[in-house]
Amino acid sequence: MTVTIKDVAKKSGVSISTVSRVINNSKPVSNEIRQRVMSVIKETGYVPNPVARSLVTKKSQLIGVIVPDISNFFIGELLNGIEEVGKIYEYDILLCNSYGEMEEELKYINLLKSKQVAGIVFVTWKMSDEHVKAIEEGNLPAVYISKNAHNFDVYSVSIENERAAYEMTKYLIQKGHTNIGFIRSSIEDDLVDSQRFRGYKNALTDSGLEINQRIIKEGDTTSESGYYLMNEILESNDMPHAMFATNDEVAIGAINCILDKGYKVPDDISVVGFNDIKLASLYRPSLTTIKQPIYDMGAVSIRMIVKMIDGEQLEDKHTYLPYELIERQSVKEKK
Amino acid sequence: MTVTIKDVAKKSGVSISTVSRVINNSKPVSNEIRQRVMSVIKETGYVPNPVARSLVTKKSQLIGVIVPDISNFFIGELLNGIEEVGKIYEYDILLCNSYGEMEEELKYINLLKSKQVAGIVFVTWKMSDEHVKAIEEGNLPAVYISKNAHNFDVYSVSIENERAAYEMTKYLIQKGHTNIGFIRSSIEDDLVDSQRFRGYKNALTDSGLEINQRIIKEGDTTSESGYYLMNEILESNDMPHAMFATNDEVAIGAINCILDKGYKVPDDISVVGFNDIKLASLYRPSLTTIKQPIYDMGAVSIRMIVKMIDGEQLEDKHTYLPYELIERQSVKEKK
DNA sequence: TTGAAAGCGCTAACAA
DNA sequence: TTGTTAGCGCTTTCAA
Repeated sequence: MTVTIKDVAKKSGVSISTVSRVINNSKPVSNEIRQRVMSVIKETGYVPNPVARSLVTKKSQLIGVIVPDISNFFIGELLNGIEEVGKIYEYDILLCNSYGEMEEELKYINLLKSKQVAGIVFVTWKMSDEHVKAIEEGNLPAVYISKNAHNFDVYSVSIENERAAYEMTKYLIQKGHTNIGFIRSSIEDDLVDSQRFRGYKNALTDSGLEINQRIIKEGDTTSESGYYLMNEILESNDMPHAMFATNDEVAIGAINCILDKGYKVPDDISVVGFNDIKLASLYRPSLTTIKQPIYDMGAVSIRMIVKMIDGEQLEDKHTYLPYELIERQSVKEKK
Repeated sequence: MTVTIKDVAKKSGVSISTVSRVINNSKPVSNEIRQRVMSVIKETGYVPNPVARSLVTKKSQLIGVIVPDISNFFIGELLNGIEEVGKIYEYDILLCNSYGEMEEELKYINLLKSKQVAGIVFVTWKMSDEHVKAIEEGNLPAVYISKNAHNFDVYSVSIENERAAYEMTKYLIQKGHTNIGFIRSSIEDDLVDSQRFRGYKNALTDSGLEINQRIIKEGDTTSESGYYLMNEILESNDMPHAMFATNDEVAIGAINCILDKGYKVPDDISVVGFNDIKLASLYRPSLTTIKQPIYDMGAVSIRMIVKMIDGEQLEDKHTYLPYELIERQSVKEKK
């Protein structure tokens, strides 16, 4: 049989409340009794039942994490950070995979509330008012990780996507490229222009370059989509000097297409991505890209949650983490 | 305020036990009352509190999953299967990242027990008696996913690694290669020779080929390690016709090394991997490899757990799933 | 077929 | 500083 607080109390010759006090450090207990209880705990191997505990406190040591795709490398790395830092503060992760579908996401939000999780980390490709409303209703600490989180009045973690994309585009221009294309995601908000795309456009405009709509394409964020869209561009006979893809998978899909068409990267066309997933350095030519501090984003988000649970005040709602432009082999100076 | 069973009972004019009966379908309830209660439930939006429920039943709708590395693609895909099928049976996933460290793994096993999880899926690079003992003590349904799980008297899911490696080696031989090297993992049991390595050796022996120790290396299961070990081989001046790596990451590391040394794949050296991670098809040259049904492995494992929870009998302890040899560009016929 | 009541293991208010 | 006691929301005997 598992040992309960009662057993410990009996064996130590004290009341269960005293035992409760020593395990929670909640109220002063005389040193002598504390010692006694502690030794009984050690001896019996007693572990407080977290279920009973949550029933009365209405809080658990569980943090719910909703993600759109567990098998996505970006998400995996994020979970690493979340898990590791969570563990430091003794929180466990209740994982929910939403497939990026709004309905699933809302369902999980409610599920997590009923499970009495202490907080929620909500990761999504694209967030909306409905998400926010559902989560706010639970009155739970929550942190959002989403490309468009900064458009909402919520706690979030991200990098400055627009500035990073601006820098990357400037980098390409500096390398002598002028006809620079962009492959963007169709998930991104059409009204509120996506940040990365905006950074790209601004950099071109600021440099007095034309925005060439013929080499700007829009599609999924997969490598297949990158391949397909690049193919469209190559067949249109408007040869770009360089291509900027909204993420690394798309960039690699595009490179595969360029290679398959018999062109060379970076000799004929330079290509850059965004995110710096593992693949980016493994692939040949290795990919020049923007490195997001993915692990740190997970770590910071969970740290924020814990602070909120503990009632601490957070300075800023939106936390921006530093990014880095990683130069590799996929870009070449334009002669 | 959240609505409880009491509120529903009061509003329906019945006792809480009756409400409990209708939500659990546990005992006959007259149709009229059932209707009434149901409509109150709908109206109030009542959701049973799972925490209170587990406290009395000593069971939760939680399945604990311990994995060695969340950000590993193989694991991500596995989690996908686990999560999705778990959801069908209304189980949630409590995720634990052990970093493959025995101490962490044992700690998590105990944690999961105290959380009253209904079952455990234990994924590890290398399992041991200690793991089994710790889990068995909890008297919980458990399924193991590990390369060496078949050596233990436990429920497990895997593919026939040895046979797959044998086939792959035969395939290489059939392509005219005779001097075939192998890069194995040092994690794998030294006494009980690793299955993949054994399959490789048997295929060579059965074909009357020599096992050339100079082109057999051992190291981590990372691409860096693959690169490093391949470099050792190339510098030894014993040029292999083909290399078989214990997994795709290692294979790609090896290819990168070969390419960097100025050789060509597959023209100079053919390379094959194992697992068929996403990268395998994205990389150029795309990688010939063994495709494991990773998603299915997760799905099957959770299905087994659910059956065990429900007290159903399972036919076999070890479930073997079908694999497939995927031919791509990294292998060429030897002239 | 229904209801009353005990109890799951714990915390926290209240008394002493 | 310690103990008594009332729940937390639910399931499950036991009796009616």
